[in-house]
Amino acid sequence: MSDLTALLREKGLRSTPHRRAVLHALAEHPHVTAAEVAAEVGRLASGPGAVSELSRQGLYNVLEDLGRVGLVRSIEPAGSATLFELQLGDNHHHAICRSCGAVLDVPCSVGSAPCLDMPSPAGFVPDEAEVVWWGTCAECAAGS
Amino acid sequence: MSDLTALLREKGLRSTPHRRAVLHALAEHPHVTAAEVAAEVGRLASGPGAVSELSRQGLYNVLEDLGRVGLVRSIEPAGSATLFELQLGDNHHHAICRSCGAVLDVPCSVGSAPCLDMPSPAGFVPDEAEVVWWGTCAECAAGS
DNA sequence: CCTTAGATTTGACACAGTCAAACTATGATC
DNA sequence: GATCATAGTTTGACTGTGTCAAATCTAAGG
Repeated sequence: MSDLTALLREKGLRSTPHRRAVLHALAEHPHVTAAEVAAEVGRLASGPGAVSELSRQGLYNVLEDLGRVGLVRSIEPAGSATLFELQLGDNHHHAICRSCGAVLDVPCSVGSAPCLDMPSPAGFVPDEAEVVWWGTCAECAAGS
Repeated sequence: MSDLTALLREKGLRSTPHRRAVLHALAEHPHVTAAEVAAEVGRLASGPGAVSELSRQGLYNVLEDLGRVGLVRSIEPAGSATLFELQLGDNHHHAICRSCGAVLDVPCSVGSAPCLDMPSPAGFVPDEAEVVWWGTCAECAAGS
């Protein structure tokens, strides 16, 4: 039984070729759109893994299932489609380049959510603080 | 010349009934979608202000123009359409209720962007730190 | 008043995601 | 190993949100 199969069953999900392919694709390409995951799964279809293509609905179901059990996380940066990445147990934020769209992980120094104290408004109970830094990545800063 | 007219011309934009109506609508209803702005502008059409309805494209143009000159700000919370609000010169963040979707303003204690220091990744130059607190608002916490 | 750059409308279109219902495969049980 | 119920997947239509391009209209300076 492969590692991925064990991981899935541990979370109460059946191990299917498509789920394993999606996890594999996200391990190699973090911060990708659903369409890009589909393309990657499609490429795996040609390889030795022998995965048939996954329908659009099937892809969204897989991503939602994996998200529900905590294996996958999604972010929705302004101006782009939802991006998916593996949830590796750490709490991290993101930095996004306004020029090329690159998404970088930024480790959270605090560790557990909500990592940022919230001033006012009284009565609101935060369970997560989501932080996105917008700016220019090293490559784009050098190239300009 | 009304205040809104003065404000628009100060920013280099012509003062049109639709632009004034959009500013007026956002002043009364912060954090609304484009569709809600359109509905509100439509309501003003019946009142004494005598504004004709605004086409969808026209609305997006107005919102973009107002955004470009700094009168309007938009946020795109995960799971909802773009929300618009007046840009009042302050730097604030948002708290969003997972239960009812309410959006609350959270004043930024630092004031000027980027208000949050960024640990690593070296080379990335941030110009803005966007923070969203997710949780439960006072009403929903009380009602549960 | 006239003019014209700037503002708005119109209608077609694209993308990202959702819904419902039919169909298929996993893996527990015999 | 074969059977079967349930979990997973496909199909196809559909919706919401936003964009493009080209024609038309209007605010406001001269």
